[in-house]
Amino acid sequence: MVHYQARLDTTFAALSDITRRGVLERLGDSDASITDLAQRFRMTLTGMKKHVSVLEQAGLVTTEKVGRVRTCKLGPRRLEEEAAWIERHRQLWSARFDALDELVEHLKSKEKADAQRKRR
Amino acid sequence: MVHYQARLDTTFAALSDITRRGVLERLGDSDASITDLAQRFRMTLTGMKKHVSVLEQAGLVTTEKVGRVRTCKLGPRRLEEEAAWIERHRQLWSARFDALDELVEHLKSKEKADAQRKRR
DNA sequence: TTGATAGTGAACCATATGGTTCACTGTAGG
DNA sequence: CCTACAGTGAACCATATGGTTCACTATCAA
Repeated sequence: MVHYQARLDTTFAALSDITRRGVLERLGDSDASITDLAQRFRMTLTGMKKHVSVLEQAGLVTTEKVGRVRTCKLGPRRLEEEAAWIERHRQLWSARFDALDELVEHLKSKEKADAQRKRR
Repeated sequence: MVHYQARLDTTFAALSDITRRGVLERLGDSDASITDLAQRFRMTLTGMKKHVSVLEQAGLVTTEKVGRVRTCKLGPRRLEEEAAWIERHRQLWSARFDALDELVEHLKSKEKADAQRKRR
């Protein structure tokens, strides 16, 4: 819990790259080697290795090397905290929006009252 | 829809900074000027202005300058697409997990059957 | 008019990011 | 043993990021 904010930092940063999001989607389908991923995303082995490392650091992927090949699979983290943060933001947003709505309603009815007063 | 991926890029990047997440939370409470935010997060006006620009670029904040002061408020975007992406990932993750579960169950029952066969 | 206040933009700085090439290690297969 | 293959790490490069200072503009208030 202590590292909650740092964790959000690294996870959101990990998700901010289209290639890494693609890798996650690919691994949602089946496990894959670095070579598989590098080919799929038209990138050098070294480049893909870096992306995988970032995802691994964020806990979104785990890897295991047997023989020559390192197999990557979805990691232990399920983006719970990220989903929670976003959900909370949506709540706050709605609350603000509702408050604005109320204000508009209030102004409308006030306007109407003013108009009626003027009419008399 | 065309810019869906680019949008995810910029939004997740915007969310990957603790100061910017803080600003969003702060604005969920009430609107604020650049000066307010800069003080709250112990930063120069220029520095805070940059963060606000990033958030504005991502559609998470809107600003309006009247007189000297620029007022910032929560923007039109509610992280719908980000929430959807994350939710989808969680689904895929669960599907993979369930598949693994089934495999384990399968192996377990096979093992049991083998044991019984051996016992005879 | 004059001074303080709010923000802006350019320039600068250190560090991070996303990618490459190249040289290397370790393993697999004949 | 020999060759090919999978990955790794260091070095390098261009660009982006997160922050600052400084000089400037525009506005508010006395």
